[in-house]
Amino acid sequence: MARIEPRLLKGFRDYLPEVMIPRVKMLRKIGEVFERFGFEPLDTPAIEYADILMGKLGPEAEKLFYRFKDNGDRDVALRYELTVSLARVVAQYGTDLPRPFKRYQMGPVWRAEAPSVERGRYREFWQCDVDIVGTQSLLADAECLAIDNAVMQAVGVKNFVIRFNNRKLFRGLQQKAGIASDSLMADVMRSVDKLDKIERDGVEKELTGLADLNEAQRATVLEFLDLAKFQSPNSERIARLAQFLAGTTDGEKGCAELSEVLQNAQRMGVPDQHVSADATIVRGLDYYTGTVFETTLTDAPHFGSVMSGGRYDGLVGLFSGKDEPAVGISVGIDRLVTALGELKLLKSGKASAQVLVTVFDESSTQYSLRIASELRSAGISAELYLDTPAKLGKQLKYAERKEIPFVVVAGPDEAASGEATLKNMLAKNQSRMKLEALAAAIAKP
RNA sequence: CGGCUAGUAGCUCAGUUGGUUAGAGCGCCUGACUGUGACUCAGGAGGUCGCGGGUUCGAGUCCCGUCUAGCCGCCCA
Repeated sequence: MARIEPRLLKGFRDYLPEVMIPRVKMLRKIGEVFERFGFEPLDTPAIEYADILMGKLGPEAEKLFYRFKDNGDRDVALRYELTVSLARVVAQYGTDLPRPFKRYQMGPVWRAEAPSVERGRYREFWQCDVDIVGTQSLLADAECLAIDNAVMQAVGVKNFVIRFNNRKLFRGLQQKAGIASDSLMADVMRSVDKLDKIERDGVEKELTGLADLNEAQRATVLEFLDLAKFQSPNSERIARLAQFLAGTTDGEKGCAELSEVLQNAQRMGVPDQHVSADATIVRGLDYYTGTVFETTLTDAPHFGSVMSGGRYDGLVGLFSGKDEPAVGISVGIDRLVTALGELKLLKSGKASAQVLVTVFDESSTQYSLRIASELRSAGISAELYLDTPAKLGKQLKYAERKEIPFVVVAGPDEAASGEATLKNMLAKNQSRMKLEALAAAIAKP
């Protein structure tokens, strides 16, 4: 019989238990933060009609779609992100949903791009989105910053910077520099976005390479760049940008919005040191219209943004015919888990059980079953050793390998006196106690 | 798609100018230990050397092809 070689598609992974345990803990913490801000859960299908998913993502993204014909010859695709499906839901259910509509959604998305394990980039990965649909209020944008900050705190990240910008600044810059062509402006923005990676000189070189960009225009863009990176408090930097873009309607509006979002976020308790107004932030997705966010871990910047999003006031209208303002932010859970693992900020875990109840021999097995059952009733996660007969040494090795902190040993001696021996695997000690005392001894290690 | 690097035990790797039966550490299993893991000692299992072809008396080693993985570029977050 021909053996089938076990293997995975490039960019896809198995999540083994020791990866899943910290991962589900993190998902739970993130979900708790979302609910604390009043968001309700939503889920949507992984596969949808291709035209819906690809609606406004732009031609670059289209190449990265997993797209195929289903058995009924329908043109379908795996979702690329979660926001487009939200826009579809809002349009489809209309007034059945309250406004503002606040929902969170956690699930896998797929992109057929070059994977990079080192940077936590895969072809299948999870996003955790929160979005607010139906309000133009910049309180909503600020709330995204507050949620970002709260999520970072909840997962134990101390050193991070949320950089945010407003797309309107680029429209202002376009007006100020007199760049007529939108596609040329897109090229300019692409270069600006690379600033962190290729430095100012690299950007300047790229701009020089743009044939349609004249010298005066290049100088204007570079001046903008220098103001954007000017080292000063956020409010001062915004003020300088506002001065620079004065006279352009979009530029003035963008700077005013930037400033309002910043102030709102401050009042919501987001510490200044975690927020940076950074006018070089572009973000790739085509549908963003206003505020955009990116979050980088100061100690692991090579992972890129672990939480990002922005305002997309035109997306819902694509499905409903009537524009509705919306803003949201999304955690890249896989990057975050990989990064935290690298920074040793993840508590590892290999077992769900707090205690392993060993089985001793035929005559005392009943007693072990009873112990396991009583521990579970007391709310303790208790695993019963299921392979019998087995030497005690083997069972202890099993507990050690799974890093189960406690082991209960109960043979005929203990059974006779209604007791059990509780071993603390880490402290390497053990003590004998009445069955009734067991749960309490495990609960407070 | 282009460039670079690498594929030898479950993992990390060694393997001389080509030369017997391909090794080490860790891990795993068994025993010393018929009520105790992490220490010690003894033993054991596990390899078509990525795959195919070529050169040679002889290839893990040299040559060609191919596949896979990783990195860089491109692209993207």
